[in-house]
Amino acid sequence: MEPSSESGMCKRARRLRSDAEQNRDRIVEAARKVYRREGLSASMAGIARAAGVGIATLFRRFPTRMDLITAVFEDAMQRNRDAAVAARDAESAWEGFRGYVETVCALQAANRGFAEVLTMNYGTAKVLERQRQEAFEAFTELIGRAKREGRLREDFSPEDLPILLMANAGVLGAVGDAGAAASKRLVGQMLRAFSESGSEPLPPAPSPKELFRGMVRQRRSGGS
Amino acid sequence: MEPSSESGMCKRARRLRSDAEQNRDRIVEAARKVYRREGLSASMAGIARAAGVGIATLFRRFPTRMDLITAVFEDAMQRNRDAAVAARDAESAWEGFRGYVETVCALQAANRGFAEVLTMNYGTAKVLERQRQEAFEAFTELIGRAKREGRLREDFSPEDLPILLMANAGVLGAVGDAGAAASKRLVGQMLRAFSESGSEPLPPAPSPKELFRGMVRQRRSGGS
DNA sequence: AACCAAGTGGAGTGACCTATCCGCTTATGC
DNA sequence: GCATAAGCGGATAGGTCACTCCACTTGGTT
Repeated sequence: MEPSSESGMCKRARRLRSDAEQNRDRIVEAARKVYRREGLSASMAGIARAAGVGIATLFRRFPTRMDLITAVFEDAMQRNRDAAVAARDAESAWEGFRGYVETVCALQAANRGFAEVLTMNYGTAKVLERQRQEAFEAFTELIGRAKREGRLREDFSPEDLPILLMANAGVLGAVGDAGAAASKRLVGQMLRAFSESGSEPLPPAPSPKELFRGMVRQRRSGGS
Repeated sequence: MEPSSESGMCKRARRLRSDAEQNRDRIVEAARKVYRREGLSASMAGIARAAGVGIATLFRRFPTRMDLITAVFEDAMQRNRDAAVAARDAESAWEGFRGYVETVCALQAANRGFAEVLTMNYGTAKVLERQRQEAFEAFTELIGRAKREGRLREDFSPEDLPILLMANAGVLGAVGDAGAAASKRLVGQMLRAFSESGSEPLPPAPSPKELFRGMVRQRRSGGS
């Protein structure tokens, strides 16, 4: 709306004061840690505390939760996009496919926030939306190659990837410690289903004990 | 602790007054509806309101959330157990297996609360724990039969079922309207992975539009 | 009909959350 | 060095939640 507010730098309306810039970074860094552990529903107050700043500072810099999420996960989403592009250009399409799927699911396992970001709808966050779109397009091209290679089943659909990501996030969210093992197992099974030969090796199943004992206790209220 | 409080009836300490009994039933019925739609994190106050009783009445009858969950889902869990036993005794082990997996996943799709109940750890709710245990044991026997039949892959593990249930719950939780279609697709892929021949038919993938548009907006706070 | 324990609803408590207001502090340009 | 706008953080408003307390009501029994 306003025509060229000051100098050429139009990305940020005005340069931040140096201490403010530092606080911003501290907030993003703290949020990164908290989101990784607790997921996107982590409280704003908790993030501010972890960053060592007041609540107001957080809200001044990131008026909506989505602004913070965008700032935190922009680079992870970029790496995801780059991984998809690299897979698309890999020598063996199937190896690229398998590697990409395993990688992104492992990233989900390592970062609860990222697992949720990958499976949510970013209403207004155009940056994340574009990154996902680009990754998705690269992945779709990869699918074509892998099918022509004869290694990926013909009826595989691009939508099977987001479905797998949502499924994987579900497993990771439902089971705590044994999450990584269960996730690997799920991904292994899915890759088998995707592969034309169906002869993919399968990671070991987690033991019943770690699986059941790892399940999150209750959704709410720890019951006397 | 107390030796034989009064009469032989030791299941309920004392018979409820008739109006109290009626209120109890209304609460359970209301909770059934609310849990189905909103999942287990539905608020207690909302359930009381839906039942047309005061909050105190709800808490007097069901001191912890788990007590209410148990009362609501005991019969669904029993039906689940019965389905597993029936599948175990089915003529074709593979058909029993496939049918049971599809059935329980469809039940999850139809009932958000049940989807969560199937993937959680019931700390003190011994009834639910026993029902799950019995279902799990029947299912484990079924697995043996299906493997001997040569239709189920040798490396299938009983733990793959809970993993699938958690995955399915994740898909259903992440996507709203298109949940059923995405869930069916997931189950189809998994059954392919489980089957020795790998020639299971695959339900159609949901369209990208309904899949992405169906994704839940945000975890919290609807962004300005 | 009268008694009363069992039952009831709603106000109240305290915890936690997002989000804003406002008086004080400080980095920066001159 | 000084003026001042930018930035700061704590207090606070206003929401939701689980859960309790208590004065009143009512079903069942005699």
